[in-house]
Amino acid sequence: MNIGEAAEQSGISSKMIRKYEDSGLIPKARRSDAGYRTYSENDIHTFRFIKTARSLGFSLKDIKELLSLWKNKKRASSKVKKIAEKHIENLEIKSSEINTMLKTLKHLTQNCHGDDRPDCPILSNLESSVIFQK
Amino acid sequence: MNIGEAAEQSGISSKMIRKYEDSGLIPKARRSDAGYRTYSENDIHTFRFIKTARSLGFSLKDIKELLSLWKNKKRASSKVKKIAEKHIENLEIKSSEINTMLKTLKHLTQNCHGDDRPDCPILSNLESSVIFQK
DNA sequence: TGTTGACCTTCCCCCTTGGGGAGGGCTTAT
DNA sequence: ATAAGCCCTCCCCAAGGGGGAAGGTCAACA
Repeated sequence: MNIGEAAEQSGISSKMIRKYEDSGLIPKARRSDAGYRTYSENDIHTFRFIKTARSLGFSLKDIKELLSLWKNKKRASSKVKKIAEKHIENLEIKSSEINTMLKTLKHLTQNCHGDDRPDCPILSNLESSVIFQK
Repeated sequence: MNIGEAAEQSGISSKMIRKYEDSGLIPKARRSDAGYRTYSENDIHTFRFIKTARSLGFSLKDIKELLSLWKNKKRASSKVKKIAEKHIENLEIKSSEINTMLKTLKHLTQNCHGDDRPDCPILSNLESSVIFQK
């Protein structure tokens, strides 16, 4: 099948399939006489793997490793687990950063009149932060 | 003062101060005879405002608006509040996305042996996701 | 006075994960 | 034969940083 159908069946756009090929995430596709990329059911299977991994937030770099472990039937599951655990760690850091921001923002926003008056604790905080001092 | 000292005092790198100027976030700096950018205490004050706003996750686009409201003594606090509330919304979406990922990842990771054996629920899930079906 | 090191300038490249669109070739159906 | 709808490559854009090259300037020190 051509790239358009592969895109539709995998949920990854044609644009991105080409980029993934360029970046080395997936091998170079076979080509038709006209130079069209040609894909098999197996390729779609791989694309779906990538799609799901992206939806769990894995980076393309991680996904490259996960793909190679996936294809290697003699892999040690410990390697997969290590990648996932590192990813979990990073997500937890991001999550706590966001939650810290949210806590401050909600506090400031609750104390802002939100009317025609100019005084505003949000601006006051940005001007001279009490909570976030560098 | 020159850009290096301004960077040190504000916590924003020289590199980024120049980029902020290029992008129009801050006005073009005065220059010395030699062409060096020259900053005042007031500029540092502005840089710190930007620094704090970044630490709360505001985009540079938002910060541009916040800066203009900050400098406008006749502003309506409602405008500031609106920007902050929209930002809170976005952060909450991101937060829930991350938490959804974390929930799945933790579940899968807990069930992975993490030893020399190849079988691994993480890969099985990516291969044919039950939880995230596109 | 000359040299040296630290600073400054502009300009270009890189990262990440996508998207838009131009200009041109191929295929298929009417 | 022609038009629609694919496909190709190539370049530009986003956001928010970072690295480094090539060259000008300034201040201190011998």
